[in-house]
Amino acid sequence: MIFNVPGSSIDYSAQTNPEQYAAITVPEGPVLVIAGAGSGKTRTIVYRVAWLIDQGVDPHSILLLTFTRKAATEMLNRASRLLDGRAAMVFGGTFHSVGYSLLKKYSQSIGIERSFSIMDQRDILDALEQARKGLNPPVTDLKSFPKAKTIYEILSRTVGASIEIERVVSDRYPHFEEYIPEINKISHEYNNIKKKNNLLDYDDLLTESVRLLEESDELRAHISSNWRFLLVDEYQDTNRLQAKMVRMLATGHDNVMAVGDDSQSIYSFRGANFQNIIEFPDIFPNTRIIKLEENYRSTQPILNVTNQIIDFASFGYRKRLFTRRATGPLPFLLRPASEQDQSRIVTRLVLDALKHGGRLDDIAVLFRAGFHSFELESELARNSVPFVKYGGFKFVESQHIKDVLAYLKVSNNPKDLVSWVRVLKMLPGIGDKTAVKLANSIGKDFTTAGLEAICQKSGKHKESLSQLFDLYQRLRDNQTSLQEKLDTAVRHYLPYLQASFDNYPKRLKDLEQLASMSGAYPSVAEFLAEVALEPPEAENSDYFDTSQKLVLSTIHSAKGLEWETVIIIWATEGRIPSPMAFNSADDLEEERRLIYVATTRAKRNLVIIAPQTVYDRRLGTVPVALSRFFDQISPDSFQSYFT
DNA sequence: CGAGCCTAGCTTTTT
DNA sequence: GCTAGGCTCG
Repeated sequence: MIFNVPGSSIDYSAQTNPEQYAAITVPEGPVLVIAGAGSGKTRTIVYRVAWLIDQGVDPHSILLLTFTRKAATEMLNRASRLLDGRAAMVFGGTFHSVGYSLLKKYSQSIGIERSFSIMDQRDILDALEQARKGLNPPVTDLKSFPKAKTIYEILSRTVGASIEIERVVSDRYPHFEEYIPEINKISHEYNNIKKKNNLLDYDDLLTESVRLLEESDELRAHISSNWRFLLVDEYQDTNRLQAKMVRMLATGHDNVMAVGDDSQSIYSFRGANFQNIIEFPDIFPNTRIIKLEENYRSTQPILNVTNQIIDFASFGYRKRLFTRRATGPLPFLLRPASEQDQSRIVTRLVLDALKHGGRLDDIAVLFRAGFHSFELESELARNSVPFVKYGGFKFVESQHIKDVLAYLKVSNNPKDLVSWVRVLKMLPGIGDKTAVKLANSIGKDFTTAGLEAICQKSGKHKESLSQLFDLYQRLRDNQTSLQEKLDTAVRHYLPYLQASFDNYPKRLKDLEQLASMSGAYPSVAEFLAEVALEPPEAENSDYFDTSQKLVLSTIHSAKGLEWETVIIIWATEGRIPSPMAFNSADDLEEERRLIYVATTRAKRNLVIIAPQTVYDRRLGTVPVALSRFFDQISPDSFQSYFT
């Protein structure tokens, strides 16, 4: 099936190193590429795609699985530029989006209606809250009972790691052990709600598509013969289910190239298990293992620091990154007196760089958690430094966006009672109880007559209800475009928006932006799926210009990216490692890998800042220690310990 | 049963 | 800064 096409325009061996070249040109069979940070991992995947197509492989038979859709798009764009437009025909996306498209096509064969909707975070929590409140017998002390969010974490870990609720709770939430029976009940009820309402959550996209592949030999053979070459990026961050999905998709040909770095595994909270990368050769016999250890990104002084960080790791595969970029400034380790001083230092560094002809988008400020940058954000604003922020809260998660999307959701999947409740609660005089009651009667009969009957019955809400049903009918009209529908929904929502939020002009702007983004989608269903699977970030769309802006990012969101200058703030105990990681050695190791990911983003300048004090609203200003991960490093790897 | 007002408590990371 | 939850009144 592979033909040699003479006269390829690309000189693969000249543009890659011997290890990369070996990986790119494996004809068939399983390959595991252990790619150290900055070792040209993306380059290898891009050239691999081009090489396969160059060899005559049909681009439609290549599947590129990545961690975000953005990563897939970027790689395929690069491959297109390298080769030609054929590379754009490769299917690239996340495991979740592949699961979604498989289920859209074949879900009926496992008893799932095709019109299912995807629940996003908020829907999941709403449904869990519903199950939690509906416990029978009710829990007497809801205060000490786990919150919906905690229950979600437990359930998701259960699914992702394929273990029992009992084990997750006793391992990670021992303080909730007495509630295991109730948590099991809630899990059960939650599954019922999903089933009744024709809803799938994130985990279901994986479990159900794996089930689909498992249950029918015929379908599995059909699907795996369509995608004959799989490329999986960030393999260290896959969970058990995803590994299983890869195994199934490769049935019959084993043409899988998995690329990853166990030292950069940072998603275990989501069930990721870097054992996957270690066990890959067992699951795929005759795996070729190729290690990429030459680093093309950072200077030697930076690698001296990152190598020390990972040397202290208690397990994982030893690798020693080296570079030919021998010279460069020593990384800085600074200990300002306070958070305010930290913000001032960052601002000064940025403004200095600008003065010397640097570009703002060559600099990134990284931190452990979204809220760590709040103070810095206002300092930057005071000094008129433009910035974009990645990670932290998504604007689609904000209430007004969710409200408007709920209108679309009920019109797309009338069985979605979770969204019906949300929509009904916005009406005046309708709260939790009435909304649930009304939603249930809607669930019994979705026809126009059924809806009218509900209006007639509910005396005092008659008018607002009929307005709502009117909107619902209009949103179901196949003649109107998605954008018109969104406009209609926003217009309907406007009075409520004004009444509920002081800052409604700002929120209205968000809604307008949402409407403008919707233009690109052919249908409501696809738009909703997209928003749930790949939430656009408020300032990350084409709407805003991200060039010439300082980047603020959580370390998680910085994965795979690189900058000339990287500034890590809050490198202190209690921030990184986060206090949430203190009770488990494994969690602490993951914090170390986070530091490793953060520091390896830097090409030339690395600045680590650890304030000496932190303000605590109860205790006032208290001293904090330098993060243990930096404390272990020999001081002569840094310059100017104090400011 | 809903709405409005107050307070406490709190914040990891994301498909 | 923000919202989930409690409390009270209509």
